[in-house]
Amino acid sequence: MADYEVEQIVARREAVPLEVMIRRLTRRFELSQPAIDALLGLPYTLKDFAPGQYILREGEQVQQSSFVVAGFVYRSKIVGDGGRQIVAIHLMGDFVDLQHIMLRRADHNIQALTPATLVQFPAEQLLDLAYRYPEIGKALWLESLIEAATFREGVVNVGRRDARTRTAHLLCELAVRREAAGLGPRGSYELPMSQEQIGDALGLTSVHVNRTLKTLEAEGLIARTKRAVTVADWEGLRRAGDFTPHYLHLHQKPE
Amino acid sequence: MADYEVEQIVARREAVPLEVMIRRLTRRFELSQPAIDALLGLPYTLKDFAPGQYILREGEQVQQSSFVVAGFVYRSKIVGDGGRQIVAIHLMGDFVDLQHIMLRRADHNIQALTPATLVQFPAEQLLDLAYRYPEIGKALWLESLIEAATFREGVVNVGRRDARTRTAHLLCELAVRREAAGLGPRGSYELPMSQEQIGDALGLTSVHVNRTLKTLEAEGLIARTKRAVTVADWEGLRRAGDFTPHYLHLHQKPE
DNA sequence: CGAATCGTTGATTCAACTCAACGCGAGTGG
DNA sequence: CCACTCGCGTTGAGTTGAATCAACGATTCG
Repeated sequence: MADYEVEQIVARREAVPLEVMIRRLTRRFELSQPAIDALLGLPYTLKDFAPGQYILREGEQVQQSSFVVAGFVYRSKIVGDGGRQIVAIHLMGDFVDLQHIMLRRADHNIQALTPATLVQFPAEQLLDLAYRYPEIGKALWLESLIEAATFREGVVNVGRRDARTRTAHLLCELAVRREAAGLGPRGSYELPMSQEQIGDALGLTSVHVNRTLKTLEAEGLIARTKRAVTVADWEGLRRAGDFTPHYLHLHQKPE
Repeated sequence: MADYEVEQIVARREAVPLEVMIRRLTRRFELSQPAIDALLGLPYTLKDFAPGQYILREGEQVQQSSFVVAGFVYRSKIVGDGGRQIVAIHLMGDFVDLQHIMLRRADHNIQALTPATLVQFPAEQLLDLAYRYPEIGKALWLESLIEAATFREGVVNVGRRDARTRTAHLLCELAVRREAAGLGPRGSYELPMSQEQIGDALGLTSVHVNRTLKTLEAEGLIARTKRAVTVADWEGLRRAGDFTPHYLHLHQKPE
């Protein structure tokens, strides 16, 4: 199946949304037909969210796990002085709260960034499948582990890189993840975030994000049109962002 | 079993070190006797490490998973300009690289902070137990998920909190984790890190850590003697550090 | 005792923040 | 259809929190 066919499947909303999830899980593992059938047999609800709408709030009790079928989603925490830190940005194909397969209380907020469609499963039943089909369990656990690796890189990014490097790193990560998810080439993509939101993801102010993006543009590394990014010089951007994709474990094929 | 008895078990090196792991896993779940027996039957090696010694280097192939039986361990990544970011600090009772139960290549370094003793298992056999005994699988997966939650809080801490808040937060987290692990009360504990290492964990320089710790001390929130910390005013420190322990999910009892 | 490491302190610099103003495009309502 | 608002991006000027640079004291250890 061609890379971009996924988008078409999703475009047709009536197409089984669980296909997107199956595709994701089989990115790294073969799943047997019985396992796939079991996943397809999961009860689920499909929900649409408007930009900014809360999918989940910190402190809430949760009994379900969600998956992005369309749109962008982000996760954030609020600190004491009112500041916000975005801890993750999710594309189509990402699990957004796999942790709630076991954790019963949300420790952060999840919101739609753009209009977004999510599939939600009863956490208990998904967990159950993880144990009845070890291949499913492995695939889901692996998703958790790679997400954790991405958080580690996030700590490094905001902790030890300056604004320019940090920003370039984020652009690289999104480009590579998008490409790996089969959503299009890394050379040019939509980045539907305000500069304020980018700042909240990078631990910077919107003003400084603005200046930093303009610097990267002036250096010929990227081009910008509205909220889309064109990577003008991938190798240059990669170097500027101190980016190596090892932590995404894209080529992980356990066994 | 009393809280501090764990230390004694560990002190007697001949006592089965796997007991420490069993204790950790049963902190949240009951494990059946067959599951416990299976864990106790795992082949393992016990290794001592000197301060600073590498347990694992970024880029290495890994086939095993480790657990801290004694001492302190930290995990770090190095950035392009030579800076280091410590992404996690581990106490006795913590898994330090549970991710290698499935990820075959290390994406960061793991080093001993103090003299430390680790138990190492063949990853494959541990994974195998996770599927033969769903209770074990759940307990291990849950550890991964909570670790990820800790990384998220780490992103928030370095991304959106100032030096004083950040530092107080770290002190609170270590106090609470130590207490939860049954290693002693939160009021006073050893923090066997140089100010340089604290800085690398917080995204600060050692000079600024020094000034910040002195500020916290001058404010009457902590007292310091060598590398031990006494929390003089827990509620004050908690507030200074914008600390709430929800993200540690200490009272998580799924089902 | 000498070397090395770590903590402490002061002086200075700088990266990022704050505050403020203005332009622009997309809605929206009269 | 135009005036208005509102959110967002842009830019400048001034401030500040943390870094840098540098020196020195304390402690440990061979």
